[in-house]
Amino acid sequence: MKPNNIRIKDIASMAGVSVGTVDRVLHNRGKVSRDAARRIEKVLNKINYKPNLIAQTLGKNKNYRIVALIPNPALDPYWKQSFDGLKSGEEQLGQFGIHFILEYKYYDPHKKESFQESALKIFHSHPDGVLVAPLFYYASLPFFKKLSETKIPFILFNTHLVEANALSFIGQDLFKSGRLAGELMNIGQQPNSSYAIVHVNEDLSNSVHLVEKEHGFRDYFEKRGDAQRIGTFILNNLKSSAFQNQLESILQMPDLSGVYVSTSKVYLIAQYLKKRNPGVRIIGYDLIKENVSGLQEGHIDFIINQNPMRQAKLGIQSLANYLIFSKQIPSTYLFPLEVITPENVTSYLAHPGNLAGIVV
Amino acid sequence: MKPNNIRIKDIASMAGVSVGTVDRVLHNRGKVSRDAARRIEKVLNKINYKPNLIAQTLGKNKNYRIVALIPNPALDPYWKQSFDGLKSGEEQLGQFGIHFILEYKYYDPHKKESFQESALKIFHSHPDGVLVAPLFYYASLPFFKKLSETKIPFILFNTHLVEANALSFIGQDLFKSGRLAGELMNIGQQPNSSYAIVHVNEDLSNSVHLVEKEHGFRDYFEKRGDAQRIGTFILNNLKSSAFQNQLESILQMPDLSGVYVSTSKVYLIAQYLKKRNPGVRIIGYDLIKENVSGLQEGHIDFIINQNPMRQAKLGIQSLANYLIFSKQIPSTYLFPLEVITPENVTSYLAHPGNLAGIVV
DNA sequence: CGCATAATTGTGCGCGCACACATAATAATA
DNA sequence: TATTATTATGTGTGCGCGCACAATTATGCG
Repeated sequence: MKPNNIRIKDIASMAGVSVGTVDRVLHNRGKVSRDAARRIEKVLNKINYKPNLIAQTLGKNKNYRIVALIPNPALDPYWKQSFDGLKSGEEQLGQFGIHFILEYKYYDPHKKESFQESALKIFHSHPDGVLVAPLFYYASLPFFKKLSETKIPFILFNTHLVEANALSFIGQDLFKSGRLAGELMNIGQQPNSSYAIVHVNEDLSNSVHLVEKEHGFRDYFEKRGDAQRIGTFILNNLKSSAFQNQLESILQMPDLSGVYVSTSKVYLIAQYLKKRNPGVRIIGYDLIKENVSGLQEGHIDFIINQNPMRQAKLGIQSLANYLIFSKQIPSTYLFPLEVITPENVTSYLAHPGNLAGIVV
Repeated sequence: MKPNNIRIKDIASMAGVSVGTVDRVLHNRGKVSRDAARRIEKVLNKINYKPNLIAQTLGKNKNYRIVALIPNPALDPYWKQSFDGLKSGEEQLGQFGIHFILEYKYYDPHKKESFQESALKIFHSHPDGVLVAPLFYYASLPFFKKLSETKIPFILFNTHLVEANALSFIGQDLFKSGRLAGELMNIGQQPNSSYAIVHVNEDLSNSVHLVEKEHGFRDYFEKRGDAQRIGTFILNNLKSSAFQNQLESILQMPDLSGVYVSTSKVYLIAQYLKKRNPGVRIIGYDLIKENVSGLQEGHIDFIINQNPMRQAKLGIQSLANYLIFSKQIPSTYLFPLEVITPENVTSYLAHPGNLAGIVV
């Protein structure tokens, strides 16, 4: 009838001790005789006790200070979504009476110095936990080393730095993401097609994550043994007159049948390319407003959604699970590679990433 | 610093009354003087009080008896996933100390009498809430009418019966699902292609949901003005020798370039069709084990995932929100139309539909 | 054996809320 | 005005847990 309303009190009476003693065993705070410990263990093995999470939090009125470090959301709608996810998670925890005080720190995604500067400040403020979306590789490792040494728990999202040794990584497998793009690009195409990989406004040497996508994309075609030609382009100076020339040089590729843009910046070039050559299939990332329009107006064929909002929200939830409920959390949490097309895009908009546990 | 730790106690002191009076106003139980009520309202308008959900549940040790009515999970892996979702939701609530006692009732998806019989039993047992995946239309309306009259709250998932007037519907827009299938079918195909819609082992007159998918699929091509030919096939008697003949008759369609199967039963015919004609694109539904293999082995090109597990879980969560937290819940909750391909299928398996709020 | 000290065990309080119940203030009636 | 009704308001308790502290029992040592 009632599956798990076995309380500490019940365990205590079963073992013939008081609740205090059971409590001491559960949290192994010591100060328990071998005899009592043994009796309690025996009961525990039999009944699979699960503490009432609700009651567990009630008493704690400790304030946890968490700092989130992400690229400035004002500079990029993608990071705005991450920010919204953090906000939403914070709010949800508040509803549960969990005093998670989130502080936000931003950095310029093109300046590693700005990352390092913010990181240092965060470290010196001794937070209870840290949430980071790291874009730089070597520039950020010292920060994570410091956090590890000070035993400040931190979770990474969006970009995986294996060496960082984080509590958890939340994001996608970017190599597979590239392969998926390859597959979507290949559907129903002629065997002699050629494709362009485009990185918009990025310094590749700093952006491991984009390189991984590119490898995945190329891997897909290599493994199939087809002999498609694939070219890589790096676009910069978006405002300059040279920008259009760069686009034209892409279109110059013989038998060009598709363009794969490695970030959410796909909207910047989709319309132009599609107008100049309607047969070119365009694939990019993320459901930011501009790309939604791109899909609906036919400039973009596929979007692979990274769901930054839910990534961020899960990040803060995980931190709460770890700090407050002392739950074990998975070392990596890989999100599904969501394929968005003109026909299913609205179904993703109606359903924001913020579903949730009990509340919503 | 601390955003919402305004407690009832605080409101009371602000309004110069006792907590009891505030409580009476919050739950409008009456027995409050106009004067006190006015003062309290004034405070409430100013401070945006949000009750601590944790504390709210703690005291309640009422047991809610919920009955779920779904097709027999032993007969179909799809419904097994729904069942698992219910289980998972039940467990999660248990963790929070919420005494949701879930009872399961099953019916044979091909016999409306079995649905009606179970439904009647449920009604007479006077549960506190009901969760239903209704496959039949007219056969089930009387049940929902009765529930409405007795004010027993019920939530539908999987199939939408608008007239049922449920508390909430959780599922997908099936017409759009059909359109999405059309789009996936159409990518990179020749203009003179023809397609087959296949309903496996279903009585169409009883299955509104499949008809909707078919309409959506046809609508996609009609709206584009292309002149593809589309044929509808209904397959029965899976075990008979006639079955193969039925498949052959599909393959006879001139210029056949794709087969759209309206349910998870796609795995039953994918391999045969693909072997006989590798150029035929196969699209079906749901990530059951057989279809995952189908994708990975190349017999199936696309799966549209309905995520029955998460639908079911959200169903029971919603019921809890409504009954326990007296939250308003949306009248329809439409799930995204997830596109699964051979390349992204593993990313969906690694990430079971059971993410969650705080815990898990 | 008596007393100090350590080791173990038990008890009490508070977290924020809902609800039952006790008390106080007001109105109605004799 | 005294005495009930009636209405309004305040107080107390428990939900399950964690933690501080009190009480008890065992051990050491002169």
